[in-house]
Amino acid sequence: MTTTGPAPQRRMRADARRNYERLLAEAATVFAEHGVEASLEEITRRAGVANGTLYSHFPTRQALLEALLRSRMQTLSGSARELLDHPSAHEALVIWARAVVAHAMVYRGLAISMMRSIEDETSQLHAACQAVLTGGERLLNRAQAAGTVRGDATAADLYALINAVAWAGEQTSPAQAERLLSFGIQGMCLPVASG
Amino acid sequence: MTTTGPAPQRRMRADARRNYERLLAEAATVFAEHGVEASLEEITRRAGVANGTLYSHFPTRQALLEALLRSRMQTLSGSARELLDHPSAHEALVIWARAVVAHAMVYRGLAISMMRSIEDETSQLHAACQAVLTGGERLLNRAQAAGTVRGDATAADLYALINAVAWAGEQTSPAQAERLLSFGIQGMCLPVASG
DNA sequence: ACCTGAACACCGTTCAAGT
DNA sequence: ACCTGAACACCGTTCAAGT
Repeated sequence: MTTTGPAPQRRMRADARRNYERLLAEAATVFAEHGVEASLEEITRRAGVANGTLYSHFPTRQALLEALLRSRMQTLSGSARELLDHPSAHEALVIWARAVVAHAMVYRGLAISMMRSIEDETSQLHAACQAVLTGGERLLNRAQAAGTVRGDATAADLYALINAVAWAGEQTSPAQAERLLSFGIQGMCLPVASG
Repeated sequence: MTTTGPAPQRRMRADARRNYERLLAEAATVFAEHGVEASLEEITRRAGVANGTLYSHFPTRQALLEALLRSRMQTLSGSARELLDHPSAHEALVIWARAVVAHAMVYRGLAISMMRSIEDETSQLHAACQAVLTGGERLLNRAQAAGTVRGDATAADLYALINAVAWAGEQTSPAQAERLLSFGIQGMCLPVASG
């Protein structure tokens, strides 16, 4: 059992804390502009620090990304729990899936990070992604119990679907993502007994 | 109407032709190992030519990729036409979609190239991707006419679905790709009238 | 007509030296 | 305890000089 890793450290030296915050703020801007594969050097330039300073605070690109996404990903896994109380199991699943798709479209290249990090246990994003996957699993199981979703659909399917849809939307348009998501979820559903 | 671009030029000098072929062969190996974003320098190293030689034959990475994929993508659009004669419109669509997914999984990063090239008219891959999309459109329309696929599904939906599925499969497994494809296509279908 | 390889620009990453 | 910036490695791309 490992802890969740580098949170904004309590008790940093004042200059260190300032650099940490500036790097994070500029990273958000630069990732938003150029995607998660953007130049780290540009981030340090905009933050006005030497390149080594970035590495001392964030040893890898994933660590930086994790710090940027932590809060939002916690919200996603939290809202999965809350949505278990939603009157409609099916609607809850759709609402939540849409939110995760929107999350994975915040930065270009994020969907692929989400996908790699769920497979790679050494990734700094792994725990957060795992929490998202587990949140989806609960909503999926509830919809299966309610009889709307096919019993053979798995949490891995849902996670892959969500990220694939976000990836496609990133290449085309949010509207295309929404269409693919609705097709995908529809395909995971049991046929309705008509008549 | 533009022609389809740089085919292996007739009447090249013997040494030029040899370099062209070697570059193509090594590119296939290196892309297979490291994906379509692999180092071009490594390709020239393995081919035993200077870096400038690569650029003289293939001015861009896309041009190299186009030369590598041309034949296979022609086969895909050709087989779409042939499958119009398949007894089952629905089966034909599924068979073809599976083939395109397999194609887009040949090199890591190929699905994203397929997706970008359909949007970018200046891409050397654009024409080939357009032909694939059109092939899919015909199969889709036939399945719609046969009443198995929803009327509001578009060729763009199908193209995005196929590439998103290939992308997900590339990150996880071919089996995952197959599962997502079947969910996606199922979701594009009309509900069966039961009873 | 084609090839070579140096040159330039840009980047990720490490680390010895500073404060 | 943290920061700096030089150093190294690697790569994409261009182009003058060769054959």
